[in-house]
Amino acid sequence: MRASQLFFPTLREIPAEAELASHRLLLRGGFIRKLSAGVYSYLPLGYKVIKKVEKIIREETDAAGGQELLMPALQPAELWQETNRWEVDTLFKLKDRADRWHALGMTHEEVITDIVRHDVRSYRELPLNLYQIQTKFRDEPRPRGGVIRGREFIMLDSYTFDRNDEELDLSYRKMRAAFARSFARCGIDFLIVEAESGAIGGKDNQEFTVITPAGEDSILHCKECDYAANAERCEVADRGYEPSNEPAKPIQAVDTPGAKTVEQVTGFLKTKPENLVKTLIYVADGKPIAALVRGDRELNEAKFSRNLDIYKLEMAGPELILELTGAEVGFSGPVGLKGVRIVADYEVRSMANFVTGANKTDTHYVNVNIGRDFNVDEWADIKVASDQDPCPRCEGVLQAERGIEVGHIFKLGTKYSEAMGATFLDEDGKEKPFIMGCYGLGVSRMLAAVSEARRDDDGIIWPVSIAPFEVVILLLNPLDEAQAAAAVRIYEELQNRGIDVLLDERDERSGVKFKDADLIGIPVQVVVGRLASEGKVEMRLRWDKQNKREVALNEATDEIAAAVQAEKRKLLDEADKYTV
RNA sequence: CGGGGUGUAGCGCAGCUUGGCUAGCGCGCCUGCUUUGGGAGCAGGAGGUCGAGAGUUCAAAUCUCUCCACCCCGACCA
Repeated sequence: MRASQLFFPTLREIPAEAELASHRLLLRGGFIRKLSAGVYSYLPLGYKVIKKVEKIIREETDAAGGQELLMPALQPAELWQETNRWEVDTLFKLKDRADRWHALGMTHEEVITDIVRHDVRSYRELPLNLYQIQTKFRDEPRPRGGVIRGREFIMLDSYTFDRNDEELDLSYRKMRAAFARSFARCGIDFLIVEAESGAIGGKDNQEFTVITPAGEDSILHCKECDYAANAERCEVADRGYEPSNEPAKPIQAVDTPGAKTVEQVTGFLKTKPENLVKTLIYVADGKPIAALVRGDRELNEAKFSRNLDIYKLEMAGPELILELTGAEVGFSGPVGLKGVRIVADYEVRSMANFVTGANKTDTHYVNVNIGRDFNVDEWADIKVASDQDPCPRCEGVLQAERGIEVGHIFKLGTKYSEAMGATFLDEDGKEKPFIMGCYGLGVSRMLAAVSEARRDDDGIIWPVSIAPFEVVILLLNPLDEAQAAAAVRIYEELQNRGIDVLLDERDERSGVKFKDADLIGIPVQVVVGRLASEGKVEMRLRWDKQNKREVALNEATDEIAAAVQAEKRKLLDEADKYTV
């Protein structure tokens, strides 16, 4: 491709709407343009990257036994009603001319299960892995970061159907390896973390997360044993939380007028949130329950429910809190609390002389102590994990990091097959529901994740595998005949070798060409300038621009091709670390 | 949905507090000449419903009200 013919509107100035570096660079480099909040066009450069990512994930998913198909984005409401997901609030809904409701597909468990329940009857047809790469629609409450979280985005979604849990486990491990290999080939470091399954449901699930401060997910990672989990899921060991040996001071009620939040109370009492115990009143399966966590911690409702076998958990309303505690919201505490089961986070055990609500409006207790002032019915892991918490798998300590979720894989089990009556006839002659798995990879989000992870002050640094071009030739002075001839010669030779090359022969000053090449992040740069008259060109790599090499024109094509191959090889070697 | 912020030329911004003459600046864009190793110089030029609507006023980008869009934080997140 010749740059003079290529539509790549680069911007000199930073668009005001973009906060994240990746978002700014994608806009400035002419990769994407916004249509409305969370809805983006992929311009030629951006779409080239997407197509290269798609090629990689197709190859890897095919290698894992996947077969590509394409399902409709427009789906009848009845299908979603079968699995009780019609009410999911991020589902885009619309009516047709006959007043019938439809959804725009946010994910395709329903459609794929519908196909399979009609057309797969026997265990002999299993295992089955069907996938597609398609545009998804989700009415996100808050789109953000450009293509990081859009309302319309491109995703690979794969679905596996197996006879039993062992077979599902194999399908799952194959897809996990396929995803890991895909991300490695796209040149990014990632962590595989334990996660919550959300509305997709199912049992085991893991996320692929690119660690970067700009990420929207909070991740806890143990450096000792490689345990990694999303904060929404992460467990905390009951270790190091010994009862305090600090002498107990006399409990005392103090007036805290109007102080309801932790900040207000601790500010008023001139103490710190670490010195307060929050008492959160819930209704668990119809019974009141109090959850105690340290003032600067958050309750993790998912863990709370799971670890206490709660099926339905709801926060208590103001009336119920008044009835149970005798006080307004904000003044609940464990001391003297009757008829409410008290569950405390492990961490609370090591606290002494702390602050709690006094179950009396505008009053708190100070110097509260466990055992003397109240008793805990049960200790449990119920807080949102945070930095420096004890690792649940080893003796290590968890570290907090931020990450962008680029893939999420689930063992669904029979959640959808049972709800939709999707069964097969097994070897033993019995009708059984399919054991399903599903695997999602955010294709358009990869633009953001890779450019966030691989960049410098000048622009993006694409890996050669998904760069919009593998090589850019900077023809500095197109009017100089020796330069022009040399550039065109290398351009044509590289094209003949199947290398994706951009020839920048625009009538622009050299500075413009250098800036643009850096901004759009082509990995191999070939500078054709004054040295052309001596039969030489200059070669350098985007991430190591100072390190230029002069190459004889006759050898240039070989050298450049070798550099491209070497970079590709590195990425494949990285991918080969992952196996089933 | 709660909190904060922003809407003025393709992009980045000033002007608004204290209403007033033809709405400015930089970049980009068009034409010509010169220039060509890190976002060129000179000269000329095009480009605006000041987010929308209503109101106050002799007069509104500027004051008031309503609405809309977008961004950030939170909630949420398949």
